[in-house]
Amino acid sequence: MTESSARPTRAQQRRRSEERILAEARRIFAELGYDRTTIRAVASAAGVDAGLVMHYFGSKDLLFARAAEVPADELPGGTSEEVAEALLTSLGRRLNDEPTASLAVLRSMLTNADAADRFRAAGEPQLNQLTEAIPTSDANLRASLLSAIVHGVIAERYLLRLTHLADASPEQIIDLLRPCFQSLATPPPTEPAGGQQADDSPTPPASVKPR
Amino acid sequence: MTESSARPTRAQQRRRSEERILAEARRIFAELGYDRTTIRAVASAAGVDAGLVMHYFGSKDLLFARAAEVPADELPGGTSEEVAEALLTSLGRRLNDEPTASLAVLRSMLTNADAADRFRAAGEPQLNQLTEAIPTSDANLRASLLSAIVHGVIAERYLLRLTHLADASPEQIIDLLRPCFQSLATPPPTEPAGGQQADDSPTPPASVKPR
DNA sequence: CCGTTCATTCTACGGCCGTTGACCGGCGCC
DNA sequence: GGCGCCGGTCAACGGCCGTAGAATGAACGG
Repeated sequence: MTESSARPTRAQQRRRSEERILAEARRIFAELGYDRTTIRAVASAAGVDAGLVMHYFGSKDLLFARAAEVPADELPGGTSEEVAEALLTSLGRRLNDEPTASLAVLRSMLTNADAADRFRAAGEPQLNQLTEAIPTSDANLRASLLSAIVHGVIAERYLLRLTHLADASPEQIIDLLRPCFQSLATPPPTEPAGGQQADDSPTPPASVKPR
Repeated sequence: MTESSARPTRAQQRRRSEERILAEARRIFAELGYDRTTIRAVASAAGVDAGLVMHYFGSKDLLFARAAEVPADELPGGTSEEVAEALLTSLGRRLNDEPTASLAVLRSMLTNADAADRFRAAGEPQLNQLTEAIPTSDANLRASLLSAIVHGVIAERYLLRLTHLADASPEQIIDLLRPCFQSLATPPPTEPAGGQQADDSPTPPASVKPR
């Protein structure tokens, strides 16, 4: 017990190496994406040999799977307004502490099928809870749009680092998005509910007259 | 009879081959992204040898540059409401006819620096015009959020093919996003924030030169 | 009709990558 | 204290990729 710092046991040593490899893998996958990340690079960043990475994780795909494990954070249920606010809060959290594992998934999802599946799976519970909370018949489209907004913002802030998005404070972003989220999560304010289908009114809202 | 169909001139032949290569390159780049697209695959899809692709385009990077050339479609100026509506219309167009070249850029932007630059450059004029039309001091953050929403929706619809987004009609998506766009493009409705546009007449001539 | 150009193909090189299997040396159990 | 397990390294293989350059044969200009 007290010797832990003096002489690490073999199991400890192994766990440490695995953790170091995983941490570097997450970092590099998030930075370069799946394809451009090489096992050799991960190994060298972790200070070990590439063979060891193979030995511990089996393959590059499995390494990615382990590195990209991300706990799907669930949304509490409630009214559509509450769920929209919860989604905003969740976004705020992700804008504050930048979870590397989910960035690795995001960075890789466009070029790696496994990452794409992982991305879908990670977003699914949120999507379902959003859908359930939204009282219109097009609830899943609305929920999908909310999800798309969240991911678009995160991607452009952290992966593409568009300056105005990267510089802004999370609070500022959230405050600006709140009306968006409310308008998507709740049916038009004039009318509380009802089987409003996708509107079939033939009149296009061609000219929006600003009062 | 006419020699046009019987025997194509050498220049014609070359132009045809180049076009075929470019078309296949766009398609495959859009489908697989930069890294996973190989010159050999493009060549074989176009029915030519890989060396020919090199000969005509110089390198994989240059081929990508040519395949990813996308005309930046400009937004007309106007009030913030009008510009928001124009952005919606532009989104609708992109949701309708799925321009392969810009999908190639989108698919590759997270793993290829050149594609990322190209993406930034393609979005910049829109971003500027949005920013100019929005009368608040956080205009460029608002404009960036609008841009992020557009790209998030396109990416999840065409690249990740999330079912609810892929199945929805462009009109449906646009109608749901309209309130979002308006709330981002215009300052909070309760307070005009230092007098919005002292002159009630919008910039009289639809000036072709914004500056 | 001949020499040249040029579209196109073929072959090959060098490099990087994922993955493998042999090998080594110290920890840990009996 | 000896021996086996195991963390860890090393060298190598096969494959794919971008790219270069020579070779070929048909179109073209004079």
